[in-house]
Amino acid sequence: MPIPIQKTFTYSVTDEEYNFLKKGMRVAVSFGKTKLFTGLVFNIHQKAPILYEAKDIHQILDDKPLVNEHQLKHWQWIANYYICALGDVFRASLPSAFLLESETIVYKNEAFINENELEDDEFLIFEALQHQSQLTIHQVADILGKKKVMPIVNELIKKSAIYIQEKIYEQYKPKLVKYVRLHSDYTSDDSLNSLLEDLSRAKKQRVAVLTFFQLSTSKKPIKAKDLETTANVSSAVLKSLVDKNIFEFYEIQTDRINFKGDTNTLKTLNEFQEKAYSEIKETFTKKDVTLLHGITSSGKTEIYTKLIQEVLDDGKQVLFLLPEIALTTQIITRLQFYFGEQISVFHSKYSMNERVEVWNNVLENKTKAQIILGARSSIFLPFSNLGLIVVDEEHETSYKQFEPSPRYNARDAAIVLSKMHQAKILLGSATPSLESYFNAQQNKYGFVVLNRRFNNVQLPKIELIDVKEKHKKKEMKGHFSDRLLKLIQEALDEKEQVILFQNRRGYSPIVECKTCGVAPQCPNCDVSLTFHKFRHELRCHYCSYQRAMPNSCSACGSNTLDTKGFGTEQIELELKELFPDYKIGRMDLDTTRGKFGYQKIIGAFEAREIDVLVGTQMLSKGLDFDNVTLVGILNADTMLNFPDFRAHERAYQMMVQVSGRAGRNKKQGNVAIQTYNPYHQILQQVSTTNYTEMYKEQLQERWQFKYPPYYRLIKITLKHRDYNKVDSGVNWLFKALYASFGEHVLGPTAPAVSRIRNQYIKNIVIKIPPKQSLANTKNQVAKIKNTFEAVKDFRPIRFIMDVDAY
DNA sequence: AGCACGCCGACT
DNA sequence: GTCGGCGTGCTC
Ligand SMILES: [Zn+2]
Ligand SMILES: [Zn+2]
Repeated sequence: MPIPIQKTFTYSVTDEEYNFLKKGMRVAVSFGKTKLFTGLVFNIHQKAPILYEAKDIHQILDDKPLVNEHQLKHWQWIANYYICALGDVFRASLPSAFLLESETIVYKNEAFINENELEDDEFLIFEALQHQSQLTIHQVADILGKKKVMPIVNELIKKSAIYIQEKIYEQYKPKLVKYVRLHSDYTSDDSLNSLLEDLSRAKKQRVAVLTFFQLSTSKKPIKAKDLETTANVSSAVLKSLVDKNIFEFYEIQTDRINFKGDTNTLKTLNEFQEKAYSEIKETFTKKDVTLLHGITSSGKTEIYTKLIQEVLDDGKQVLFLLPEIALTTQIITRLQFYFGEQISVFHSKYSMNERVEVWNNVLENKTKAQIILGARSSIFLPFSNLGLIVVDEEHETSYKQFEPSPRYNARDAAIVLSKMHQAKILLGSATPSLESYFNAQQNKYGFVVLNRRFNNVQLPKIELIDVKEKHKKKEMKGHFSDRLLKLIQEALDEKEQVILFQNRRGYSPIVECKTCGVAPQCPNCDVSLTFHKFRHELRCHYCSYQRAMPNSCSACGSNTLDTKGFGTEQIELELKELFPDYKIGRMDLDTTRGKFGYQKIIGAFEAREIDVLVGTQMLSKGLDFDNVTLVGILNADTMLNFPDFRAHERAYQMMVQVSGRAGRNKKQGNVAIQTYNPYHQILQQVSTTNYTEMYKEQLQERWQFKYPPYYRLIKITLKHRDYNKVDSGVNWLFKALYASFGEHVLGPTAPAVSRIRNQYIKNIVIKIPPKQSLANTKNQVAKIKNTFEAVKDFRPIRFIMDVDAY
């Protein structure tokens, strides 16, 4: 069942159903008192339960399995590894349209006449049913303006005034395209001639018929829409031709997303790519997982495409994973250029219907689903025959899902998936995660390096600018040092483009009182509200709270409320003053609103309509701009001082990735990093792009402070509306865990946002030493969890476990 | 998770 | 007195 319960549920089936059903088919079953749910057949057996009587199933929903055995195995691994219910994985895997749920519908009993038997509320419902043939329970609640309506509904049923039924609605709507063909009466030539004569007076209709014949020469089915536009007639004209039995309409089910265009042969690899390629092939003979460490702009994608082509030629499917934000039109187009319609994209932005179609195409192993280019959740698609998985930007933290359960890491789950298919998996990155690099060094993974940029473009020159010094010498203008301004001017003089990065942290647009410094807070969460300029209101990021922008400060009453814009907005303003003759663009949550907002800015920048683009990290993912020669990082320090054991690793990755945007063409690019701390080891390592040094140093620290990749982490989060409850709960839990794991338990701590949606939050982290068994540790934690939940006071506290919580 | 059931405080 | 809030237990 698609619910967070550990057990499976047993239903009884008839002989006929028994013979028909297969694992992985969906069945509608009654679950609980009334509800119909979508369950998935997990096992078919003949051991009738003794302690209870199994219910019959309601209906079989599929005629062949929707989920295959590889997936069922994979789900079990995820549920077991990430400590969640199989139902959680089930729910996360399937597009929601596949998970039908019933709704209770109320109907009037036509034979009922004793209206005067009814109480006021009962009569209200009965009367509503005179006007509307059916009501949902929700509608009933609305009519009565009450929350508890079931007693009243039940009373009405007892009096035989109404009856109820559980209805399931199909959510997936196939897209049907209307086509036109000639009615069967008119297939002979004679009839056709007389037809045109008949239409001599109906001019438009005649045109429509003639156009139809013209279009028919291509022997392809003719869409009604196409006929209308080509013949320049309205749909009414076609309709009347159908009414006259001259044409007839028919419908064909079509996919919502289809590729149209040509494909091209693969580019030949340069000698360095070729070398890396053959090394990967070589490692694949010994290892199933290989890490490709290829510097930015080294042409990793071409290597991937060559590997993909080979797997396709072998008749196998390919999964190409990318972080959500890197799944841009640019990369999609680039792959479609080679593989055309063999690629399907899978995205969280896809509609439910689109996802269903991709799912079905993968399930049926259709031509158009040979390569799946997808984000995190595409690991759940029903692959039957995977030959290769590519995980690009392997280091990206967005591969980890945090909320809701299952809290899986798609890269790691993909490695397991590849094992199940006996497929190969390639992890690629210019800045590998420490854990993957470590695995490669330990010889667990194959390892291939590509350290030459494509077209032999040099790595950019990276310069650290000491902002403290600049301030002292009064060489700062707002956020800019004179040196950075000079570099910008030089680039602009050469008609080149510039990207400037501003870290997002601490720069969301909030409102603050100038008199007392108080910022309006969310009433449900422990955060300041953010200001949304376009609607002039205040909103909370964590819950859906919103309110109009107040006129005066709620704390001191003065009307000195000041709106602080995005950090990027401030930078943009400064730039407009400093470079009035150039076009300045800005990319942040504010300007990328709307469906095409993002694409519009990127498009304008690509078309060189924008000279300087200011943005957050979102700019650095999955985009190539060939005219950018300067990249500036305005404040490197915020990243370095972040309290997280991975802060330094991430800062390195982010800065190197961002630097990679500079000088993708012939000319060597420049990167300028402004910092208060130019001697920070990470900045030094960034400035020389010295990954190995960063790796060694960070690894040393991880060992010293007992962090991954040496130690594993399990994070436990407790949530409850009552602060004291969480607090005493978390202290109890800490003591219990400490008794088992001693100093390897950290906490308890409150997260940066310690209350969300009126739920107080506390964390505890358990570190698992290299030699300690993960399975045993999980069992011990599970035991402690059981004891915890046996305490009456703690039972209502939400207990969340997150394995590899980083 | 969702839902029914039952207990308890707070309003007409 | 009713209504809604919330803890409790259960789902084949
Ligand atoms: Zn909030
Ligand atoms: Zn104030």
